[in-house]
Formats: sequence, C-alpha cells, structure tokens
Amino acid sequence: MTEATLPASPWAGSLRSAGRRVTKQRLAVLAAVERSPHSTADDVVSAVRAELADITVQSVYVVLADLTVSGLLRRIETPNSPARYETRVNDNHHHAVCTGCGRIEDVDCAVGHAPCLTPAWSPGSGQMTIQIADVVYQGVCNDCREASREESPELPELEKH
Amino acid sequence: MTEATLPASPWAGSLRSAGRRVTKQRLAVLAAVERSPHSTADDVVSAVRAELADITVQSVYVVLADLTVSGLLRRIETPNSPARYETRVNDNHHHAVCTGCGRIEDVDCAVGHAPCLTPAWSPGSGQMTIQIADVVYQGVCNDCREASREESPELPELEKH
DNA sequence: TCATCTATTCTGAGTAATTCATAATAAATC
DNA sequence: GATTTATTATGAATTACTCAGAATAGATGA
Repeated sequence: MTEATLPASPWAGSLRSAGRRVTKQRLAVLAAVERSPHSTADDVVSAVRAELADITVQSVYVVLADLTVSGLLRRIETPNSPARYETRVNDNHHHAVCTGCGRIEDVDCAVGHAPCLTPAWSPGSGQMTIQIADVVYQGVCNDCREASREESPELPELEKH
Repeated sequence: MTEATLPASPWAGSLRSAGRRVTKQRLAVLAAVERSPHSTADDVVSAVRAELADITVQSVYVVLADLTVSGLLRRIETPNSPARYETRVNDNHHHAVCTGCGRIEDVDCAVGHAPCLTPAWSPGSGQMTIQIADVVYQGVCNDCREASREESPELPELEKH
C-alpha cells in the first residue's frame, strides 16, 4: 500500500494553488460550505462534525477566515445575521434575503458590470476608487408572501428605492 | 412661566408623527446622529453624554433600535465594523467604505431606480419581491491612495465586478 | 522512509457588540 | 394633579468572534 496521506478531493488542488496545506479540516469545511451555500460558522461546525466529531468551533473560524483570504470562500454579511460563507467566488453575484424567513437567494448582477463600479457621489462626499460593490436585496420570498396573504390579504408596499 | 416640559426641537414633531413620546434621550440621540452621520452606538454614547452625562449604553441601544424601526434613523452595516446610524432616511443612497482608513461616504444610487429593484435571479434560485437594495461599495479613498502610492508606486488593481 | 520544519489545529480564555428581564421613571392623557 | 403606560435604567447574559500559547501533522529534503 502506498502512502495513505489524505483523500483525493477536488479541493486539494485549489488549496495547493493557494499555497495552503491540504488538511482534513479544510477539506471538510470546503465540502460543507459547497453542500450548503450561505452557511454560518455554526452551520459549518455542525456539518463538519458529522465527519470530524472533535473539531472545535475556533478551528472552524480560523479555517473559514483563512479560506476567505485565500479566495476559496466568499464571506457574506447579511443584516441581523452572523456571517455566511459560500464557495461561489469567482463570478459576479449578489444576494437577496427574505425578511420573513431569512432565506438567501443568489442574484446575478442586475445591470451588467459597469454601473456597480461607477457610483454617483453624493454632494459633499469625497470620491473613492471603487473595487467591490456588494448588493444585498431585501424582500419577501414567494412562500412568505403566500403565507402573509392568507392572513391579511393586502399586497405589500413596494418601497421605491 | 409656562410648563418647561422639553426643549423645542425639530425632531419632536417627527417623533410624535411616529407615535413616539418626545424624550430628552431620543432628542439627544437624534441630534448626535444628525451631527455625525455614520456614527456607531459607541460614538453616539460619547456624544450624547456631553448633554446627558448619565445615559447608559443600553438605553442608547434601545433608543437607536426604536428610532430605526420608527423610520427616523437608518441603520447601516458595513464589513468589519459595528452598526452605524444616520438620519438621512427617505432618499435613495448607498455607502462606500474605504478599506484603508474605514471612512464612509454617501453614494447616490448608481443607476437611477429600476435596476436596484429588478435583480437577475441566478439559476436555481427562487424569486422574491424585492423591497430594498442596499449597496456597499468598498474601495480606497483619495487620501489612502496617495499615502500608499508613496510607499509602493503601483496602481491598485481594479477588481472587475 | 524518516526526520525536520513550520503551517495548522487545539486548548482555554477573553472581548466586542448587542440583547434581555425586571424595576424605576417620566411623557402623555384625563 | 393623578393616572396610565411608554420609556429608561439596572444588572446580567448572550452571540459572534478573536487571541495567545501549546500540541499536532502536512510538506520537504536527506
């Protein structure tokens, strides 16, 4: 038998390209986030413990932070929620949060590319060289809309924004 | 002398319209946030204590939360920072954060109105009725760009997004 | 294949930001 | 001015996350 170092994983190569060692903790975290996009650190701990029963919360935080700076994970911050992570990193997409149930959906960039990088500065503001534009939509998903329509059959106001 | 209830403040009417009582704590918090937009709760505590020396941190949190749901304040969440508050609520503007120094600038909606409310859903996503779109730009302000150019004279990469 | 080096993880504690339950206080109304 | 109850204060607790130092284990080279 040859060296049974670590299970071959599609993520191993990405880790090595990022100059990171291939560890079972990192592979498990990456697999968990891939399986459940928009997971919180806590979600990841639960998922990973099915495989690595003794992994600590702190280690998951360290791994998540490191994979984020390495570019293998993207960290997203949605209102009134702990940070979430996803493996979909190298495309241009944003997120929509349902204010009813908290579910998060992926949203492709609404307007192509340029407008995200050409903001209109408010009077009195200095200007910046913009590098990233993160959009968080808030709305009501179809399920929650159905549910609320049954109770109070009024259409929700669309807040012009 | 007539009843010296509370100092006349331009905010008193707004509070009453929102169905809220006019208290010196609320007036002081509103004044502080108006004076320093994008203040954190901690900033507000410091500012308000110049006027109300004994106000507690908890009370400031309660007041900020209540004024936010009342629509008198807007709460903004920027990456790696506690929540911030501003009095500019009924217009359409977003925020740009300098990754160097953390300063926050107001940004008017980049593309008018419609695109903010007509996201392109990613394949596999359910759809939502969008009500709000919050955009957080990240970039480098002119001061920080000058400062970094002096050290390492390379132009920062513009991450297409 | 083994020894070494150091990145990575673990252990245990600590912190920042915020929330909660309950008691005291003070706007608003009568 | 008395009453009602929204609001604030008090004190403790919680959530999300970070940090320092010790132990462990990938990766590299002999």
